[in-house]
Amino acid sequence: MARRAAKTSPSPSDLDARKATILEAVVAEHIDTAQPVGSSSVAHSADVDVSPATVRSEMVALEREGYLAQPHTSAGRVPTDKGYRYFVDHLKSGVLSSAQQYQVRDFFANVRGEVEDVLEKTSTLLSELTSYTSVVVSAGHSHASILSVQLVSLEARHQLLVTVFSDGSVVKHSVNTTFDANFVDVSEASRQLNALLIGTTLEHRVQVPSRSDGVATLVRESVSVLHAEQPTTDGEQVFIGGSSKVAEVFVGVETVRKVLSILEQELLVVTLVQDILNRGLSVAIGSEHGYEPLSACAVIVAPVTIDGASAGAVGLLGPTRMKYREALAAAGMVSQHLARHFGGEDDLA
Amino acid sequence: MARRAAKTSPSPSDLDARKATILEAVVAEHIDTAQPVGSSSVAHSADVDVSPATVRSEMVALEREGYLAQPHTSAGRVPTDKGYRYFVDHLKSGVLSSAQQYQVRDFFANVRGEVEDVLEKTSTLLSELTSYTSVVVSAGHSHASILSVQLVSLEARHQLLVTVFSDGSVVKHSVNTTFDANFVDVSEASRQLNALLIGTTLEHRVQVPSRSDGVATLVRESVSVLHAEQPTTDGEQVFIGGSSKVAEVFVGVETVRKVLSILEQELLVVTLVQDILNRGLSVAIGSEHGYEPLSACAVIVAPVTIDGASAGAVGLLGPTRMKYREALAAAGMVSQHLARHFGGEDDLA
DNA sequence: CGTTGGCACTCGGTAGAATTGACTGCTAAC
DNA sequence: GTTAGCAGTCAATTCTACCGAGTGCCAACG
Repeated sequence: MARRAAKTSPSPSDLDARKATILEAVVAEHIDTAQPVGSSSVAHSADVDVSPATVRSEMVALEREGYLAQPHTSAGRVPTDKGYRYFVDHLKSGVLSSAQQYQVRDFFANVRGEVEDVLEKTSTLLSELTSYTSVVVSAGHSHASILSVQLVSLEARHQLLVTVFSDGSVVKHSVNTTFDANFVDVSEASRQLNALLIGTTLEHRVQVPSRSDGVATLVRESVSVLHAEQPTTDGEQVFIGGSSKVAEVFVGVETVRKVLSILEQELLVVTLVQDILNRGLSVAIGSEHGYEPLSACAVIVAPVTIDGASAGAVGLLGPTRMKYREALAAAGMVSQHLARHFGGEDDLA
Repeated sequence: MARRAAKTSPSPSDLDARKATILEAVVAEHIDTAQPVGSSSVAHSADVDVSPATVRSEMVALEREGYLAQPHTSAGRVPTDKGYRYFVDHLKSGVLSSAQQYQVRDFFANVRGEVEDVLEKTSTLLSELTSYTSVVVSAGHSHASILSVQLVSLEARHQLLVTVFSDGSVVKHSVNTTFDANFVDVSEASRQLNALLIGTTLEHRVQVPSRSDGVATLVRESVSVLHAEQPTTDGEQVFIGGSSKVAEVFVGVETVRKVLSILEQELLVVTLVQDILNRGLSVAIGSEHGYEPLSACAVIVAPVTIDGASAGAVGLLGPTRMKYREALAAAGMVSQHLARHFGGEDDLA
């Protein structure tokens, strides 16, 4: 009995060779044509050498097991999310065309400017490579240490706190006071803040002066405003490239609108990408990522790792019938080049 | 003869009262229904009390003069860009619903955070108010003076130049050297840069040391990298809100794609907005702004003026058949609140 | 017993014809 | 100059018939 069970369904999510081949043929063709695929075109495809009738009977099995679906009785089959999942799990990794490889290498050889500019442009590159919408997320600076803080006076009661982190990011915060601060106090507060904060990260709590004079108040206010940043965002930045591809790639205004409106919410996008990474996935298909408005989408992510630490991620967002092999290859190559660009080679730029 | 000419066409772009009423009725109804409007519905509309037949003969005149067009022989009339132009030029300015007014006031009473955050949120607000895509452009800092510059060492050959401007903006620039810079040199360079640049604007040219030692080189490099910013952009920032509205408001994937791909190019958007402002317009309809991909769009802009100086602009982008009165009112109200928010009341926040 | 060819059936998509109805332009009368 | 009436136009809609891709089932075959 155990054997029989093992035979009919060898393992919950493993298929016998012929079913696998057929499933892969269906998925591949549907990705190509966007049409439901019928038994005969599968039977005539390269790796399959059985008759359409046999393919049909396998297809009803695949449908029963949830890999395929039929839009209507007399139509071909369409992959379900589960079908796509099987497909990408058994995908042998591909490689970009040499023209595309050249484009990436050329880009990273010539790109210059501040980190943000580079990431922005990278996002555009990735989108142009794949013709899907791309997302580049840079890691927050919660683990970066503070290199410098400076308090600059804009108006008597309005100071600007400028903080430089070891990862090269710079953030500013407004510090408002209820009293007029004079120039000397601001400089002194700036000096004390430096002494207090340099070398710490945002996670360190520091001892602030409890006196009630102007300088101490400025210092207290500054530290609190700086440390208040934590909860909302970690300082991640998101760069979205090729949002117009959404209109090319999805059919139906409503889908386009839904996807665009998700992309507008940057916090959501960051969360989505990190969610997928945390689950150890590189692709989330349809309902897998749990965002209903994105149920028509697949999301590909590739972490960017510098010196063993996570420095961010790049992602691609396309229809579930996206060209996984090419897209995975593009995301992978770009993430590696990004890592190299901001890793050792940085001083070559 | 002169009199006769004056009678048939009183003035190149002025219409007699009845034609004007009819044109306005056509535009208003078409904005409402998105359908070609026929003579009878115009004749039955409030301000018109002539028969459909009369309306028809006026309509052929309006069509001959370029205010209306006919999609096909047996259809109603649709306004041309020129027709819309007449409509907005003769629009008595409207006012927002009290619910919307409340929403704006409430927003500005409660919003807090850095300038960028406020502008970003303002952009979302404006888009939600109107259900069109909104654009908020903040002026560049070419006229702002430098309050502070600081050189921070990231690596031996990689310094970060952080500049604070009197308008509260902070920019960073990488400064790379071909030699290892030590801490003392960097501090000294920082000190000299402060002495050199504080109080100047980016338009000032300053005298840099010509010596070839480390400090002088750092100073020269820093100044050059800072002044190099000018040509590309002026430091303007663009915040685009509600890009998903594009999919709601335009029909046809191709139009949606074109508009989105324009919105992706921020530089283009800034130029567009400034172009319109420079021409003294507040609305650019269809072909008026000269961007072919936006020929289906109308763009509304309202300058934000603080203490008599231009501090940026807010804009709305919708279809040519947009609700001009409401949109103009919204843009106007938001721009005024923005000016007030960052003007005198700033220290109340 | 798995595989295959054959066959009847289903059902979405398309093409054409007929119909509808919302317009117009024109004209003749007011 | 304005209006009612009328004939004409043309997109949109509906209906019908039909086609064909594709299925499920079954009987025959190795």
